[in-house]
Amino acid sequence: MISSIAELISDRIGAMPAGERRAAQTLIANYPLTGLKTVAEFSAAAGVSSPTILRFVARLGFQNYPEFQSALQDELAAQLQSPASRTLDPGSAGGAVSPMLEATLDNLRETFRHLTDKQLADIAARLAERRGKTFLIGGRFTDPLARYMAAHLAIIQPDVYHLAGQESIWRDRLIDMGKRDVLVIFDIRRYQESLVRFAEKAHHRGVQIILFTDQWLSPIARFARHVIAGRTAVPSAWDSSAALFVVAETLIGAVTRQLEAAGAKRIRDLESLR
Amino acid sequence: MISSIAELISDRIGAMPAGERRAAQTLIANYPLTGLKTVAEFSAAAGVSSPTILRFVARLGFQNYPEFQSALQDELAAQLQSPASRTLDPGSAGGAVSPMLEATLDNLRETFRHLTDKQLADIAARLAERRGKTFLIGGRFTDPLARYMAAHLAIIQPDVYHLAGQESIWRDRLIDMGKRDVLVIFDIRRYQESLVRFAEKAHHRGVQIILFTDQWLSPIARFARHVIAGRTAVPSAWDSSAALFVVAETLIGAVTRQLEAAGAKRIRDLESLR
DNA sequence: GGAGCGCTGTATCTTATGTTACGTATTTTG
DNA sequence: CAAAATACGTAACATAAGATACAGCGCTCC
Repeated sequence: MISSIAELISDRIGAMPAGERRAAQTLIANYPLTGLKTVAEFSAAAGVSSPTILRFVARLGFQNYPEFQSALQDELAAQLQSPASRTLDPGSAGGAVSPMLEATLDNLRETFRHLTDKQLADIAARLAERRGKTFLIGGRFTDPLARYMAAHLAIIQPDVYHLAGQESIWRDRLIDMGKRDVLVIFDIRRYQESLVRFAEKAHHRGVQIILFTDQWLSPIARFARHVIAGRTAVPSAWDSSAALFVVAETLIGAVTRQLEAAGAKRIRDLESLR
Repeated sequence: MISSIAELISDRIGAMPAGERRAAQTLIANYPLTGLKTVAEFSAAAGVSSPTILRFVARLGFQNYPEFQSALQDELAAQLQSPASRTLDPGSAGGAVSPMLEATLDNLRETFRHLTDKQLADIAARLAERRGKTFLIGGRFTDPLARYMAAHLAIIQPDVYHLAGQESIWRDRLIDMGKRDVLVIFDIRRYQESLVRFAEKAHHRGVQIILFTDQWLSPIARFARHVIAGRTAVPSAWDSSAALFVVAETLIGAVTRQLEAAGAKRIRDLESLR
């Protein structure tokens, strides 16, 4: 059963030629607004010609463009009158998608429920405090999170380093680390031996460790000054790092806000370097 | 302060002549839909003549009817993009953390609302289909997402490559790419020139492109076979990639499920290699 | 490698939409 | 109550929108 035009589109998008598919994608991307504009505007947004838009509309089964617009408007009217229908009702979700999404949403809520504002504020303050250097490292699947965070932090402050490559390489960086420095580690099951050893050594050198881990806590928690425990369970063969990712983004935002004055200047300087 | 056109109307409706007031009431009655229709339809709905509608619109301060409609559309766009304004649940309204979390949750819901099971299934099937090679690449902040996805896919199937390092390095890899191959690109604002060029060249070689982008669609959408548009707006100086991250995880899960038989064997083999 | 088909864009045309001018009705004011 | 001013609708106009015809191009399949 096809109830909305959006469904109709995603149902037929596979059987469309390239140009019309672009039209479809542009429309879906911010549905249904693009469809309410004129053909010319629609075509410009999609980067195709106006006839292609009309052919696209015709392929969906509409006689002409105005009829298509009316249908969109009717749909919108129905939506606006019953805002409840907007939120995904779990009942109708038959597909394989929503279990994953639902689980992730739950994970996020649960993760943040166990995190207080104060904890996050403390960690953000520690990261914003420019006394020493900041190092980031992650495990097999979580290293991208470390990279992501490093990419952002490196823009708003100096001395941010992502530890990458072979173990021997970053192990040697230990020599640069001291009491004033911060080490951010991402480590979820199955916890990596090499990371635990690295954390221990860093800890002995007085480095403050901020640990992102799962709810079962990596052994590194022993040495960590701050521990963030995210929920990772999802109906999949893999664990989900989404909760940790969002915590990371939240921290990036908080640190940016704290460094606003200094950070803004730095960002301007960086821009002018391009 | 007047933020919406509806407020503007109710502010001035007292000072309007009878006919225009009828127009105003009709518009408010099922706002903003009537305003998006043609002048003729609007006037019919209100039971007045078309010039009255135009005078009404002029009295609100708009130069002409299209300008008025654009304003309504912009307003609608803002509403549709941040359902937060409507879905305010009074329970959790707490600290400084939750704005970020709430926005992210909304982004996730919105992103998946525009994604159908079928689309994801198609993409997953394409990724699971072992005819050619799979390449992944991302932009400045999104490259970690490409890495994350590559790290998982590489475990369950062969010929998965993350394109990293300097532009010249991955540009040269083009020579290995052909019709049977898939290129997964992550690109959100501000869209990277180098990635667009790369995508274009890959496209001309017949490579099928799967694009992860934001709702404004990277120019790469022109060349992409599949486009995933995620919401990125959060109350922060940065855009959020969390929605794209979750979509990536969902796809990883789906591909894994499809390759279950072959994948499981491969995973066992890998384990035994350690 | 060549022939056929299908898709896409340019240019042209037609339609209908928004706009304006003007005459009539209605209300307001002296 | 009369006269002026304002409001409203009818009808003609100009403009911009959607629709169509056609030619070029790329792609696929022999």
